[in-house]
Parts: sequence; C-alpha cells; structure tokens
Amino acid sequence: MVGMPEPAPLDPEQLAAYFAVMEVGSLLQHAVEQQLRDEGGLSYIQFQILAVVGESAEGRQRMTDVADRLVHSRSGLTYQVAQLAERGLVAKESSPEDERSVIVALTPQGRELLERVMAGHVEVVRGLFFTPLNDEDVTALGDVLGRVRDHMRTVPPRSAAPRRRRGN
Amino acid sequence: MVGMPEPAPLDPEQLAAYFAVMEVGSLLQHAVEQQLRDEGGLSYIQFQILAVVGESAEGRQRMTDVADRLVHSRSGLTYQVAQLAERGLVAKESSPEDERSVIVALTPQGRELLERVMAGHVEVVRGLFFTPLNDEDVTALGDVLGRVRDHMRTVPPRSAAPRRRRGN
DNA sequence: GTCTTGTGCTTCGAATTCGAAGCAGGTGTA
DNA sequence: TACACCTGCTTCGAATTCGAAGCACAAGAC
Repeated sequence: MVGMPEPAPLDPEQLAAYFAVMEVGSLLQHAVEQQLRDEGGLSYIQFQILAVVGESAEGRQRMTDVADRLVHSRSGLTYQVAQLAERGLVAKESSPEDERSVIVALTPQGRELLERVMAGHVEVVRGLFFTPLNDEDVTALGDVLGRVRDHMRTVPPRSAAPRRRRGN
Repeated sequence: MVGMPEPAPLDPEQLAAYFAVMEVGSLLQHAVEQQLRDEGGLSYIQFQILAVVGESAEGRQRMTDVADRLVHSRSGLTYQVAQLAERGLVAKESSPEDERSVIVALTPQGRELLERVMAGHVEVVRGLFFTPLNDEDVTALGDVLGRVRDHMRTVPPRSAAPRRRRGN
C-alpha cells in the first residue's frame, strides 16, 4: 500500500456523483427521521427494523437476518429491538429449531404503528426525493445504484469478512 | 394531514431507487470510515471537517460555514472540532471581524494528515463505488442526484427553517 | 462421547450524537 | 443611550453508537 504510484484523484464528475450520493442519503435520512419521530416516536433504525420484520409474510424474522438487511452493528440491533419490545411493538421469541436464535415478531400494535407511520414516510420521500425526478431518472437511479449496492455487498471490506452469511 | 386520501404507495421502481440510495450511502460511509480510522484515526465527520476547511484557499473557515456544508448538528461540530484541535490538526481562532465567530484553521499537521489519508480514501471510493460504473452512469448519477440535493436543500423540512444562511 | 470450532446474541465501557438551554457579541430602532 | 431581538457557538444531559469480550448452543472431527 505504501509507496504506490499516486492514485489519480477523482475527476470532477466523479466527485460530484460521490458527494451527491452521500449528501442525499444524509439529508433524506434526517428528513425521514423527523417525520418518524413526530408521528410515531420512532428512530430511522427502529422504523427499518419494523419494516424488515413486517415485510416477511409471518411478521417474524431472526435477529441475524434483520441485521443482514440493515447497515448497523449487531449490538446496536440488540439495543433497539429491546427498545421496541419495551414499547410492545415487537416480541422476542426463541426459535424452536435453534435455541440460540432470537425471533423478532411484530405485535399487532407494531403492525398498526408501522402502517400508520408509513403513509407520512412515503409522503416525505416522495416530496423530497421524487419530486424533481421523472420516470426515466428513477429507473436509471435504481439500475445504477442497484449495481453499486450489489458490488459493495459482494466485495468484502478489504479485511475482516462480515460474519459470512450471504448464502440465503 | 389527517383524513386525507390514502397516499399512493411508492411503486417498485421507486422503492428500489430509494432503498438503493440509502443503502449505498450507508455502506460507502462505513467502508470509508474504516479506512479513515485505520490510516488516520479519523471519523468520517472529522475527515469531512478537514476536507471542507482544507478546500478553502486559506485553509480557514467559520464554524457556521463548515456546519452548513455538512449534515451534522452544531453541537456535534463543536465537539469534533475540539477533538481535532486537541490532536493539533486544526486551530480555533477568533475572527477579527465578528467577535462571536470561531475560525477553524487547518494546521500544517492537519493538512499533512488530510493529504496522506486522501489517497486511501479515493482508492476505497473508486474501488467500491466507481468500479461497476461507466462514465455515462457517473454523469447521470451526478446530474440526477445533484438535482435531488438542490431540491432538498431548497425545500425547508416542513417546519423549522435551518437557521437561515443560504444566501451566500 | 468429547473436543474444537463456529454461530447467535448480549453485556460492557468509551465515544459520539442530538436538541434545548445558555452566554456573549452584534444589529436595529427609538 | 436603552431596548429588543438576532446570531454564533458552547454546555448540558440523555440516548445511542460501536467493537471487544463473554455466554450459550450447535455442528463437525475424531
């Protein structure tokens, strides 16, 4: 790594794209966070947890599987699931198959809150993110960024594999 | 707000684009964060602060102006600038024009570290983000997301203006 | 069986985050 | 000058973050 030839700096177009992704992500998260806080007392991660769990047909997911869908530490997930459980939005159950696993299950209150909050969430995203875009833009974005995401999820972070589990 | 007609949910293409932006932003930040930590003992925000200050010709910026470039709370900025100052990477000076202002100035060590770390930073971003993209993709991304960013920076977050200061 | 290793989750401490409240300097108006 | 109101930044406390270390169960080798 040391003594390598100067890596060419990113050209202006690349910089613009890179900064734009980071900035849009941050800004959108902050905006969404405020709406979720106001309308449901949820942080973004709590919302994401509810959403991921609610997505599965049964409304039940293993902690690890939730973690793999989110960009978050496992200990942080433990903490947040505990918060959600305290509010009665999810229940922690143990798996019959694997005594180590913890299943996160959406309670009726959890599903109710998720649905109630989702409307405002969609509104915010639509208003901030999609307003200045047409259908082509949206398609292009999904395509290009989807490719980037797949690439990032594939290439391990140049050391320390993330506890292998990609093989669904 | 209450009793409005059901807002149409986002269609699959929109969802894909929205999720991709959020996920790519998070993943990229985590990857970059690790490189910065390893090679310079910097968090992403600390790096951003150094970068923003270093960008100005003089290597000097007011706290507020730095804050406006970043998506971060002002108190958090105070904290992080203090951390950087403690390591001798920046110096806090008072402005002769406005006694209230604090000027953040890059020290030689700060500039040196910034330059040293930048190489790896660029490598990570290039490897993770740009590898799966061609020039057209990059241009499209910058264009589309740039529009979104401008829109978001314009539209105030449906209450509580961010301490007006956009009029440079 | 039992040993070794792997996996799932939690606990711990230290660091960082935010917004609300506070302080001090500026600006406008009379 | 006196007063009210901005503006720039910091301080405060509570909540949240992470990785390292720990605990318990699982799975394979022998």
